Amino acid sequence: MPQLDSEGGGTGGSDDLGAPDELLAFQDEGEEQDDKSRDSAAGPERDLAELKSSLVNESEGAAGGAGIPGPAAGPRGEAEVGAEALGREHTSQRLFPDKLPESSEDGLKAPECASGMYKETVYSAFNLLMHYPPPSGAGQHPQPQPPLHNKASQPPHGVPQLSPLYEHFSSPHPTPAPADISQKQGAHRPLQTPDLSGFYSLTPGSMGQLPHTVSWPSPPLYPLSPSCGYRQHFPAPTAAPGTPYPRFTHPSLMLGSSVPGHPAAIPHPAIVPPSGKQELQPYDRSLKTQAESKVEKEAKKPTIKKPLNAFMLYMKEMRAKVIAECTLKESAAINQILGRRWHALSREEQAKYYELARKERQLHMQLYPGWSARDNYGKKKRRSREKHQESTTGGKRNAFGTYPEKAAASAPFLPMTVL
DNA sequence: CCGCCTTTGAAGGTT
DNA sequence: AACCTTCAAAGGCGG
Repeated sequence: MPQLDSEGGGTGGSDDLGAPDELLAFQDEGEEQDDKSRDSAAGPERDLAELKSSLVNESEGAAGGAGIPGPAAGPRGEAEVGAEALGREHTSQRLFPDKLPESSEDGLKAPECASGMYKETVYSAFNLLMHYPPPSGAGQHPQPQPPLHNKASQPPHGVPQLSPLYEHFSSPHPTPAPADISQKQGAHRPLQTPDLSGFYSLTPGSMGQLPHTVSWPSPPLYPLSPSCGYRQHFPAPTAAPGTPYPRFTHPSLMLGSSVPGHPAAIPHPAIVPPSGKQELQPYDRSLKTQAESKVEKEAKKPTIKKPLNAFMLYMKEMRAKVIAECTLKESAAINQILGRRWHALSREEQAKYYELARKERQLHMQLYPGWSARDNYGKKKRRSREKHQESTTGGKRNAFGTYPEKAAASAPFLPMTVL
């Protein structure tokens, strides 16, 4: 079982929150490296203009059948294609979606966009983690067990820098220490993971809807934006690398939303109203029948969102950078880039996000003990099952989490014999 | 205005 | 156990 080095935060033991799937990504390391070396070899010559161009072509030339075709789409090496044809496609797809359709790959490859962007922040994310106070039951919290990568050959990374991730957490206002919070909350469910990310988005309309029964400390008065989570408005820290970060507190611990009459109450960002719209005034509701009210009430229950997984945390942190560097706006394209970069991360780099995600889940569990992912099933309208099954014949993600059929559909340049 | 796209991971459900 | 489905974020886009 792959384990993080001791740097993993000093936690050990079994991790009931651990994600077995996390191991997947690291497993075929050899192939990954192989792919990566090929990838990087082909990368440098592509510039941002190409990427943009390819993206433009994507929208313009969707009729062409290529997912994200572009001028950069070049012929694949026969060896590479052959290897995939020999049965590596699953692994390649799972680990390297970029190895899929050339069209989509090249359209988004843009290594120059990806060049060394992520590394700095990952380290800061890790530093951030290391700054977490150790859980009271340290022995019960195992080291993160992210997938293993043999990234020994990876180039050394630069000096850790402060990252947006840090900005997410840092606060110019001192907040109660987690211990204090735990005390205020009541002893029945002490929070053991106080300083977590809280990458959840904050919806303006969600103010004051926290269904917690615990009482929260008075929240600091952070600047709020209707469109952005307050974390994004924190000034960037100025501490030099290596300098202990100021203590920050998980937003969920600064909520105060359950404190009646607290004007500045900030709910846990994972909680959003069902539609993000204002609730009806009480007198409005009184006009409705009881049955209607009941249904409505049910529907109006604030939605507790799923905790973000490692990749989501990574995306949330890196999205802005990708947008800035690539001047892209379409999330679909950005996500493809981020997916590629995610696979390009070293084991250690990914481990930091896995650890963050683990803590997120842990905190989420503590905040919403009865919550289940099932609770949100159906709340988000999904594409029709029909359509889904259409793509299923090829449309479903395979065991490796990819959509082989889509890949094939968007790879017009691949000879049928290869497909 | 709503759903799709696109990514990976987690979790719950089904076979 | 293996596989399948849904949701989490995000913002442009199309119907």
